[in-house]
Amino acid sequence: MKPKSFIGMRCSIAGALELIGDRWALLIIRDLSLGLSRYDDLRASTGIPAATLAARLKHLCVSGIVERVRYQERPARDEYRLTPKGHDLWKVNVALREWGDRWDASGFGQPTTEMVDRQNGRPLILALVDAATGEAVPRERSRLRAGPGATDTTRRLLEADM
Amino acid sequence: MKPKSFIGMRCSIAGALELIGDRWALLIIRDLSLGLSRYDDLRASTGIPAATLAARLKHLCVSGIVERVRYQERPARDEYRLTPKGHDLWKVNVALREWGDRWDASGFGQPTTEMVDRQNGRPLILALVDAATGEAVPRERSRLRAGPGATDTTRRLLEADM
DNA sequence: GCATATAACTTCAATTATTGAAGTAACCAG
DNA sequence: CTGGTTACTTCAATAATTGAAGTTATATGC
Repeated sequence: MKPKSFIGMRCSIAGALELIGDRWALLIIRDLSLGLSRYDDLRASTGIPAATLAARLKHLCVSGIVERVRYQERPARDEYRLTPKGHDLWKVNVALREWGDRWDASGFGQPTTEMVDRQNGRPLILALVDAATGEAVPRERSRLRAGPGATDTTRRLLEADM
Repeated sequence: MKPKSFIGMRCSIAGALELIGDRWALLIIRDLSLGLSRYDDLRASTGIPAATLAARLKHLCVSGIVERVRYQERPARDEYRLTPKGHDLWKVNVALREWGDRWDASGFGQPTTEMVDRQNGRPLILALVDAATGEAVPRERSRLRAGPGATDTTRRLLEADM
């Protein structure tokens, strides 16, 4: 039967996962943000089957994460680029990479990439900061609070761990 | 045919996605980190079909993200908890939530939750910081650099955007 | 004693999705 | 006119997901 949709769940994580699509999608997005843009390059880099790649790219276009750009006429050829919405997913990939490196998810033992400061080469990681001031806040000092669109169920769950 | 495995790709993102499993897994992890732990609660909260939930939980246990804990004998009943490895995925979910809220992925218009500082109630977001000092660094000042385990292909790609 | 309830699943057949292999379309180069 | 490039599509086989219903072991109410 048809895979269930998350839509209607009133959850931004569920919505995000729905827009992204599946496990291949974040790899496609990873490659696009690394500078790849052509169908065949994406295929070679990810190893994704041709039919699946075509389907994923279509989905990502509909979701507004990727756009198709004609880069030559005769013969007509299109490439794929991240939209601003797609670029904005970078934190998801950084978080996945950090976690994957920390727990050796690739099984290879050594990280293949690392994020560093352009100016001094020092390693960078994701952390919670005050949205206004940019000051770092340790995770223990953070709390998830019900927002304007919270359901009663969500509200009850969040109150439990105040 | 059998869905392709990412293993062997030498990429921590691919590895992480493989360990996590699929789109349901992050919702399960979201609920576990919110305090749910019982099979039926997870089912009710996510709407995931029973058979699929059982399969996902098994996979997450094998991946070391979730553990099964007996909480009563007679009748024997187990609940599910995040391991430290599982808890450590929090940044992925925070990043997904931020993105989902920013682009209204749920289609609801209003965020259901928000991360705030316990001490002053101010909103928190994920940002890049110096791993050693905790000082925030703007994204434009960051660079992805080849790590010790990088393949030649990766190295070439990264050099292109120096 | 017996029906009902609870919790955590399992089983099943039907339906979709994914896959690898092969093929297509539109051109260009020699 | 043969071969190469790029971006796919088509196909049949296989695998995964689904909703509905059933299972197991026990407790609870009457």
